[in-house]
Amino acid sequence: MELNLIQNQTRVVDTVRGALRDAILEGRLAPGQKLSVPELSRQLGVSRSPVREAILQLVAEGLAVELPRRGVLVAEFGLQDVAHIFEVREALEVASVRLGAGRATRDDLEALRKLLEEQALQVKRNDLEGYQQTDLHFHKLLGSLSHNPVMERHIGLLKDQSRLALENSARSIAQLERGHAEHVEILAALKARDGERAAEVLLRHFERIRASLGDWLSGR
Amino acid sequence: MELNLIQNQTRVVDTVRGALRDAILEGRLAPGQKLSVPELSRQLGVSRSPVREAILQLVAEGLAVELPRRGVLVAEFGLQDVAHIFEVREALEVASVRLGAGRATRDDLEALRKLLEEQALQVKRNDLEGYQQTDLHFHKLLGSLSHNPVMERHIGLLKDQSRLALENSARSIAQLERGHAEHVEILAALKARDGERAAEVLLRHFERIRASLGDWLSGR
DNA sequence: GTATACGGTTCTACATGTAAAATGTAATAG
DNA sequence: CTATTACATTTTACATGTAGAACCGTATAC
Repeated sequence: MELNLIQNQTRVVDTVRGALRDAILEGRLAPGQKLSVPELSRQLGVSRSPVREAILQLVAEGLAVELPRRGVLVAEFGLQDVAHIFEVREALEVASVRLGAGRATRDDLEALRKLLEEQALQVKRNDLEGYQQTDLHFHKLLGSLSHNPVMERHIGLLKDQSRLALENSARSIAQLERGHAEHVEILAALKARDGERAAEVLLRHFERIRASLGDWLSGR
Repeated sequence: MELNLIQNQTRVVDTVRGALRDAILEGRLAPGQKLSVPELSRQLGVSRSPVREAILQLVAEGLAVELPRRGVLVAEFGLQDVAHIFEVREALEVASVRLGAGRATRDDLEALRKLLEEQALQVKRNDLEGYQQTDLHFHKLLGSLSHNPVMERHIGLLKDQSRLALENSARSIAQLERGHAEHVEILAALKARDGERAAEVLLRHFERIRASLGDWLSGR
């Protein structure tokens, strides 16, 4: 015999990687925070080996960055990074859909139709949480339309990065931009007792946030 | 102080990864061959830890595949895989060039011009070796035109895979196709003393090989 | 105050140890 | 001959050991 295809003992490294990825995407491990091997090893109750391995895999996935001899940090993304990631996503997803048009099976299309049906309901009842879920799923299906595993892999790598990057940049918009230029403008308007202008600045501010976050809700 | 940006002690794992990658791309480690940690560890004269780590990084780069609890093998690519890889490369490189048209600096364009000049000479003197080098460089420059590091990273990941996949498929074309259908046809023609037909079959055969390998030489 | 030097502590990167799984091999049954 | 089992060997995945680098706090010089 040569092939013993089935075997599925779960490995510690996979569990750890999953746990860390979830923690990063849910923000429980903040961007820029150090991923300390000894500490995580203690917290998770496993030895350092699988923790180190899992962390390096997250680096390969682009969710963390390695500083040789200085440790690994949770990736920090700025607005520029979001733009870059989305340029690549756009290129890949557009290509995937274009190829997929000629390759999609009856089942592929049916799955998409069903998903949109569900999404329509969620829009009606303002179910933001659920909407994001189905939206994620929808994009995942679009990516698999091409029936090209290489395409799916690259799109998949960018998906998690997008999530993280958008949360980061949302924060950086909310904190940096609001914290500076616009706060100053609002204060100036208030000082001048110009309520109309202050309101206008605040509106513009929210519009910018919405413009950036809009992608998070609709584009992914 | 907070940032001590410069520090460059070379790590064993980087050396090992480089050595293994070169060995794979040069065919010294054949597709499907097992990357045995203890054996490579002995051969390279380092302990098992950095070897294991380097191997896992090659998996992340797509140059090797992992079979949990059974080891890691040098990636094997078929014609289908080549097609998939090139679909993604096309999507990314086209997008990169499109974006790059609006972003390329004077220096970017000058570098491309100079490279093409060099390449023209190589074509004239039939310098295949050199041509492949400059061609690789040319595509690399095209990828960097977008000034998008995410784009460059994904294109870079696909570049090595392409090289490996094309060598594999070249072999599979040469061996499988020639080994079967066409060999049979040629033999049949020879048996019939039909030299003209045998020659024609052989020509078609080479044309197919050239069509596939053409990408390797021109498309990269 | 800022900058530099020192010393203890922690961590990274690599080395080594080891239980359990996988693999190879020979003996045996069909 | 092929298939199965039993046993020895090797390997993987995880655990642990450790030298030297990085970090951190304090002290000292400027």
